[in-house]
Amino acid sequence: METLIDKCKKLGLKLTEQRKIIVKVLSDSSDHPDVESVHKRAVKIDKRIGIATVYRTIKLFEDNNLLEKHEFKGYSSRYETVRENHHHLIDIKSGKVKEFRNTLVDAMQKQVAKEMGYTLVDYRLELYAVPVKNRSKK
Amino acid sequence: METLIDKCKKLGLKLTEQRKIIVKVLSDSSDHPDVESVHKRAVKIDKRIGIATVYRTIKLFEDNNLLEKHEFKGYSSRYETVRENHHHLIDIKSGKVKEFRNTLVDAMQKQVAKEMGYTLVDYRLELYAVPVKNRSKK
DNA sequence: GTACATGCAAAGGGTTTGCAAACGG
DNA sequence: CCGTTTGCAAACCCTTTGCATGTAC
Repeated sequence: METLIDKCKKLGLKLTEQRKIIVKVLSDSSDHPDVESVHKRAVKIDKRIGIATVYRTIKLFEDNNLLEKHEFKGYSSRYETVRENHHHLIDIKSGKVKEFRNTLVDAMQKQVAKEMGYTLVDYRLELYAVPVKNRSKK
Repeated sequence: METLIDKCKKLGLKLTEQRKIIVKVLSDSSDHPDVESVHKRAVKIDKRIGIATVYRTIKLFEDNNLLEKHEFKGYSSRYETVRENHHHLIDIKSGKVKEFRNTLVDAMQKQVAKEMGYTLVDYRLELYAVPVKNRSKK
């Protein structure tokens, strides 16, 4: 499996100390962090990293399809490394994000667009939900 | 059918000149305008309307479930009067928004959330697409 | 009359940018 | 080396807010 670093090298991106650290933070994060979180985590490794650099690096990665941006309702932009297609369920109690796949819906949306005279380029499917109360627990 | 004005009255909202104008603009708009557009259209009717009032009125309506906010990728927030459930296809060439319904998908998402141990509160389904090239035209 | 709504301008959040200095290939 | 990247602070955009004034009920 190709790592983020590998992808950067393949693209010929200059690997500065800061970028290496940001790559590490992103690779180690599975919680769809926002820029501020990435910055905080990066600063723990090396405190000389400015937030502007984080913004610039994240945008660079996004433009090169290494990162995907999500703008969930009520949150600032959050990021994850590009992987297979999936959608998100946002736990509106905790802000945690769960992933799921639904290829049937994927196919349906392509069809819907087609029927409307469009070619689907991208689509967003996000569920906002609360945990079911667990009746078995006392 | 109940108009926006009717709903305002029912809620006991004070009907100022500005609000009446904003209601008129919203009722006359089917293009999911953003705040700036609403303001521009309102100012054409009465130039004394400040954008802060538009922001405040729109938020008031949103909080009272008269308006629905959409944050489409790449646009500032856009609004429409609350109606039956439907989803949006955004023409990324023109910025135009088309609506569609898909009750099957609605049901499926509720089920998906349930299987993940959640109760669905809300969901977002947005298609980003481009018009199909029309081969019949020369 | 009184509580609420308004316009203005200032402040706010999140993000971007200009610049001189630092650095990677 | 030389063009790119960085940190900093200022600028930016969209939105919210404090305040004195105006207005609906």
